[in-house]
Amino acid sequence: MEPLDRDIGAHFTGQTAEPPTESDPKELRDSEYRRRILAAASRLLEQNGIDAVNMYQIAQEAGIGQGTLYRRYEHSGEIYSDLLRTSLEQFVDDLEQFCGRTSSPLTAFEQLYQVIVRLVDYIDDKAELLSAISCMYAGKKSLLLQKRPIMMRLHNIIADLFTRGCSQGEAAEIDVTLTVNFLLAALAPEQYFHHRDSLGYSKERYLASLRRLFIDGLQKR
Amino acid sequence: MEPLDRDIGAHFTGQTAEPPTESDPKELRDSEYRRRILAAASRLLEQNGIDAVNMYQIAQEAGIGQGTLYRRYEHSGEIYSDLLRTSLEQFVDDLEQFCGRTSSPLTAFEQLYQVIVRLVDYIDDKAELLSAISCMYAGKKSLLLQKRPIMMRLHNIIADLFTRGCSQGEAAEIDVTLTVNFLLAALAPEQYFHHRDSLGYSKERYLASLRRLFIDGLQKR
DNA sequence: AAATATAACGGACAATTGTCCGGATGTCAA
DNA sequence: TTGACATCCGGACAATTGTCCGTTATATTT
Repeated sequence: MEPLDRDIGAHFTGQTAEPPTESDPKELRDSEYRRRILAAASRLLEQNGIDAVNMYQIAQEAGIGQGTLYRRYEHSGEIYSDLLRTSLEQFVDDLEQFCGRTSSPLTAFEQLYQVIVRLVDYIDDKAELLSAISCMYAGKKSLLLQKRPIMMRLHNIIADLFTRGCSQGEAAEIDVTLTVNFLLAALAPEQYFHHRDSLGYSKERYLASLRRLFIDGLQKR
Repeated sequence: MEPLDRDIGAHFTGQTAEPPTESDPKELRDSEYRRRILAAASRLLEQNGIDAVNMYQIAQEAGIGQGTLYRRYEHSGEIYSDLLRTSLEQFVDDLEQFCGRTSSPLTAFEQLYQVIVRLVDYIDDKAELLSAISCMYAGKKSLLLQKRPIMMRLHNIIADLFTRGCSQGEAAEIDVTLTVNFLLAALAPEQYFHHRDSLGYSKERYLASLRRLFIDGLQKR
């Protein structure tokens, strides 16, 4: 396995993402468990590669019981998710800031394209972990990826851009929610990797098709 | 669990889909195993519901060893797939015939829309089994759903329509493969069910958005 | 502080998945 | 017919997932 992004290991070994200001002993204990689990998962990830990590191992490595682990994370996809969390939240923060700037010189649709470019870059970058996450999540009807808060923030960012694009008369009469979800489906990591790795398509080619479909095709003619 | 489509139980209890003309004893034995496995899976499906079916049980019910079962089907998704196979092939046959008719009064894009309507109807109809199949396939990098022959036939049907649409001057300069895959991603069963069941969207609303994006948006303006 | 109630840890164990190999069965050549 | 060779079945077993409950730690009451 190729060396992991060093950042991933760094996210949790420091303090947790929860504000450590609260000295509630319960919060403290919870965050300590979280830290140990993520540290263990990250260690195993580096040592053995992503395919060789399982819940039993992680509990062992973290020095906790399996019950305790399962109570916090239903499956390894959630652990990987949490490993990426800081980086993902930073990414979405950046997107929100980028889109929130009032008086941007870009039209809503141009901003949307920039968002798509950044998304593809991000997916391309975090390939292995994202691929593992979507694999582990698939088939768990318990927790739909689309319902996770971070995905909803992303959804909202894109929905806003479509809405603004339409209201500004650049385009019209689209169902924003469905359109956003179709876009996100086209941006699903497995989808991107299939084209990149099996079909050998370049990032630019992927982007061009996305633009044709979701930007050009929806603008007022 | 709601009563299963009776057809599903019927597909395999008769002869196999392989031409039974060949009296090669090996083929005969293989088809006999296949028949027993599918019969067992279908029986368990009716009795216990789709969530309660596992490989061990199926082997038991079919009266064969687990090794024998795993040698033929890597996971239960493949078995469900095979249960649907006859119906799916019939469906794709119909589509091919529909699109192959020369001198259709419809434009390529109108035909494409009809194909989409039929696809959504089919997905809506076979909801439970399709959902189970895509769940079981997800996370198995071994066999990508998109590479299965039946999916490639579907891909080709749609790709032809896009190509014809473009060459007839109705639209232009699109990357057919990517566009087809984006369309298929938007038509993925989980995607459709999420909107139908979680968000309460109607089939018509779903279709309208697909039309806006993949038909109207791609036509020459 | 002791007693009681509440929460939650951890590991035993059940359930399921996935692998492997001894042996049964069939094939073919002499 | 027989023996060498190949195929592949079946189920034992290893690996992994997922659950449950006795025990222990923490909070609350008196």
